Amino acid sequence: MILPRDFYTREDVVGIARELLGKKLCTTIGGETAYALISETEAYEGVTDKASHAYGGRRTARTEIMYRQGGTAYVYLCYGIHSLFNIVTNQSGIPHAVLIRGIIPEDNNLALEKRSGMQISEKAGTGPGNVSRLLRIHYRHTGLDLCIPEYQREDGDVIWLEDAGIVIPDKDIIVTTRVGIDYAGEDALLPYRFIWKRR
DNA sequence: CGAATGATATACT
DNA sequence: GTATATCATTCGA
Repeated sequence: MILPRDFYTREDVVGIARELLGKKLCTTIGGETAYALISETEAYEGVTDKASHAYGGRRTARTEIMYRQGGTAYVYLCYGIHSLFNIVTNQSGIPHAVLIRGIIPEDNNLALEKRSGMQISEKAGTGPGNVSRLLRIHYRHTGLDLCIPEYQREDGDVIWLEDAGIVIPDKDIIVTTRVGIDYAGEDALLPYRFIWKRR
């Protein structure tokens, strides 16, 4: 039930961001496995998107990851404190990505939630910084391949996504503008943010 | 509301 | 090589 490569390599980042809602995000970090359902995403449309790190085709040591093929993890540090987890999409050479902004922890993961120092509540997975904190994702995990959930690193850490078989009707999804990107000018107005509104 | 916080990009010497 | 402005944020008043 692991999401196949061709789920990520399609051209429509915004569509992928929409479909990512309700999928299961799993990590095994430091020998401990955690997972949660994705409840909020944002699409970043690479070269044509001022909010993207790769706007205008910029290539640096950090953004190089975004030019890889879809299904690659792009994790980077923001505001000196938070690791933000993104999923690279499209073919290699096209720097599209989807930012995971929110997750819903499942009941059998409450222990892990507790261990990561979070309050146990529905809101525990809200906010991109908290997503990484809950699942113990660190910016050193950038570049991991999400389609090959086998050991790719010496420390044995892995990240992958599974299809949980959840279908979310359009009426349960809120589409809105992205946040925290005022500097992106008119691109800040694009409806690239998807929120799974639970009951 | 405002401070904390550090890697990164960019512009210098 | 070093300096400094910047940031896809969070938490606690």
